[in-house]
Amino acid sequence: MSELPKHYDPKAVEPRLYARWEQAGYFHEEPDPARPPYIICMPPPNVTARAHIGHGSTFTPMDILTRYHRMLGDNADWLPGTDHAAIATEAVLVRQLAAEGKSRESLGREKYLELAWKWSIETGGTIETQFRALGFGPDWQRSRFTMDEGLSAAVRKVFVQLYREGLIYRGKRLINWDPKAKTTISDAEIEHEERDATLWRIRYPFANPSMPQGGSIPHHDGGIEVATTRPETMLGDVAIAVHPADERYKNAIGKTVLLPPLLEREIPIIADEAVDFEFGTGAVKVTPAHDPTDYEIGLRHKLEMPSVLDLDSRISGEDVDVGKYAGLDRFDARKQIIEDLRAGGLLVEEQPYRHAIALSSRSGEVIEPLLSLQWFVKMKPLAEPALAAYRDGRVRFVPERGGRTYEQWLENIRDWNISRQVWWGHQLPVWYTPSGEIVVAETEDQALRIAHDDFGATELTRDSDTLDTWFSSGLWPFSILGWPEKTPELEHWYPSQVLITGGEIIFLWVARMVMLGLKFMGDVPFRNVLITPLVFDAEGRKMSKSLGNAIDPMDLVEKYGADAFRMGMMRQLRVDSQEVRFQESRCEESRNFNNKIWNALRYTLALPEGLPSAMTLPAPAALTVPDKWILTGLHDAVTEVSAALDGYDFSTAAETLRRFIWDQFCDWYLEATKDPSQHATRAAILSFVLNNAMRLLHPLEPFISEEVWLTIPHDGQTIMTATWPDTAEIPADREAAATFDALRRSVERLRNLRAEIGLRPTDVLELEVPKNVPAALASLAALFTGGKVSTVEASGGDTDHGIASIAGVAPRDVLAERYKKEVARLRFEVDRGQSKLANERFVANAKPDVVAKEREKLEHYRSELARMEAALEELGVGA
RNA sequence: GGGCGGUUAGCUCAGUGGGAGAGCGCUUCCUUGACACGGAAGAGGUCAGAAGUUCAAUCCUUCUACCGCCCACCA
Repeated sequence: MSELPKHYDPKAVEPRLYARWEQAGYFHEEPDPARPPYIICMPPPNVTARAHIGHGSTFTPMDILTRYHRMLGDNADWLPGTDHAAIATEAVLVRQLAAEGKSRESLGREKYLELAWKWSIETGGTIETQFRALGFGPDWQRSRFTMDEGLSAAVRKVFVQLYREGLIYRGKRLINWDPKAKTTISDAEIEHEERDATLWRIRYPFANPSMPQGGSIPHHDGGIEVATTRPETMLGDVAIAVHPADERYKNAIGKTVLLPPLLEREIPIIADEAVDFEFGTGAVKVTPAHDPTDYEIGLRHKLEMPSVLDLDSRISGEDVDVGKYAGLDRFDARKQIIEDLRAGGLLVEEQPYRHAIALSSRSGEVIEPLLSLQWFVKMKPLAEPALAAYRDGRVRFVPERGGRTYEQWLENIRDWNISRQVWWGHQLPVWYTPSGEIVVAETEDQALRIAHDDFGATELTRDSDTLDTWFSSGLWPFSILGWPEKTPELEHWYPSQVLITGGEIIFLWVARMVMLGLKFMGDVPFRNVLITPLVFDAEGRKMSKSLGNAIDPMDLVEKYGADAFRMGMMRQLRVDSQEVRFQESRCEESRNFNNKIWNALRYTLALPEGLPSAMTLPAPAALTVPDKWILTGLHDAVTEVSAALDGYDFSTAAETLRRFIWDQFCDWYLEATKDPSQHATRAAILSFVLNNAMRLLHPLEPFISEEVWLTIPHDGQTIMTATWPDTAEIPADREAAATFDALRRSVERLRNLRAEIGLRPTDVLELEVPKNVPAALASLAALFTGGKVSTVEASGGDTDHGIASIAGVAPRDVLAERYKKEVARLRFEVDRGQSKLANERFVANAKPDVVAKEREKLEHYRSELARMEAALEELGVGA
């Protein structure tokens, strides 16, 4: 018999096949204008990252689509790479250095960058190794790194051009300071989280207590009260604002108050529409340098904007006198100020308060809004074309709601702060002359020339800041194709067909790629954006290390194999969903599925007649009813799987394959081939169907499909470059298929009956088969039910139930019980149908085919009922 | 505060304007010429609640409840 083991062993297959594929260069493509281009740009994982469950949900679809399109004959390539992940990498490095008692400053920039490069290269291999184990087959020869020379050149070129066009500028703006990562971050990198806090109500005494007249001011008691959650910033207050329409404060506008707790500064009361007079006291303290709303108010009223917090989050007296608080940490200062306010009788009230605070998505630290001189990209001019591209359908989101998120963000876009204070990254191509003029150039030589020509300067200092990581990843779709060089790759493959990513980076990445692609390539970087669901655990919780519920995909590969992990994941990945509650049992089930396939192969290989040497179908006249049935099923499976993949509906593709291979092919067809009536054609049909099924399966389960395909008759060296199954080459015979389906229903009924009447396995069921049923079908019915066949006169046309009926063996009372139940059910159905058809409004209004179907059903139930009643009669029992 | 999803079998989820489905789990039986990572049979659901539209609603509309996601400058 077969030498194949009883159980499929992915460990023995997967690494061997992957190595072969890679060595043979099957993942690599050259641009070929003769074939339709199809590329997918891999979202570059952080160079230091490890594979996580999210890669399973977003990267598997990329691999599937690339493999699918390659088989369709497209010039398909999946372009990989890694991202230098500036802040994340720097955080790790700085921590490591600190553990050794060092710092990046003590090392110096040059040595530090050497270290960063070394570390990136060392750890960078991990995720690529893991991707291989997952069966991902990108074109490794084309792998790029966001810090490599070509991509760095692209970054510099883009920066310089945007600067020259006035789209990049330097300015003092309110920015988001991450005190832990010690860098600014963009608005898109902020997360809001509800937290418990305290709301303090503080009285600001009037500078001249006799001034307010009219007594309409609430809580006045010699001053105006404001509510705040951040008393430490009050040292930087420059005004009190009220709503212009707020009657209570009408008389106070224009007056001044003394700024607590020092009471040495006089600040005005102003009117601004940003104030919500429903909240708190309706009066708000204005600290332009440390709050986004206040900053806007400050701009509108041309207020001073003194900073009172430095980059270490300590109170700073650089801009304004902060008295004894100078140098205190922000939270110590808060405590001290509250204490002093209380002592001075200026603290009116203190209450618990829950509100959303801004956190850094990089470090989790509370964001400190600060006024700082930074570099920005002017977004409006870039956003307009990106919006237009979405609105006229040049870029399409799947599911569509992702597009509304994109649109909403672009409509309300604000300038993008791109300078970072980390060292690991693309250093700004910006230099300053000794007298402070700005020189922007792609290289230092150019900068020097410009400095000399324009400013007569010979010495330059380079800006020490680096660019936001997302600046370089924003260029990814064209920089990896060689831009700014005019490469054949760029020419042929840009733009890509689809971008696949999670919804959390629509702003950070997707929108920016569209903007920059339109700007520098004149076309969108991708036609479709597929937003994949977030993966949660089975209880719906986010997977996280701290919760201990994170599933490592590599563990699942170890347990079930990469194919089973992919299949298990894809079965759950519904295209319209926004989350997946990941169930490991799906992987186990897929492992079982693979074993099923494996054993179908073992069965096929063990056929005594052997397999044909080439994959060919028998002559149409030779095909049996089961042959035609399984070929029809295969025909439909090809249609359905193709449609599902075209629509990014991976779960339907997976489900269709499972049903076809397991429920149809293994459970029915393969069983049928054990009957002598099927022997003549079975070897050819089994090989043919397996061959096609493996090709359909290959994008989802690359390994087992290849292993099986190579073992049976096939054309070519690898399934990877085999052609996608073609329905034109798979004959469908609906009539034969219907006959077999009728046989199946009959068999199921008989089996059910057998179980119900409690037949033992040794008991042989006697089947009565109408004479007009082909002998082959009669013997199949016997095979499937373990029965013995005798023929009777044809009962008249109802093939559905005329194929076989039970005889003799059942105890009379058991059979009667069973028949009675069935009669009752059928009567219910007949009544239901009759009353429905008796309803004139139904017959008049319902669609004709619905009515016709209803009539058919009624007819069917009536004849069934008659049969059952006759059967009961025969037993001598009345219904 | 705004926007968007979800609520169907014990669990995770498909699905359709006209006879409620899958996988897992559960029960019973079965080592029948591939597979016990298997085969056969079966139990289990007022399709969240209410109202409406319709000849007909699990499906369409409105409202309610609960869960979740995204956005947002009520200090």
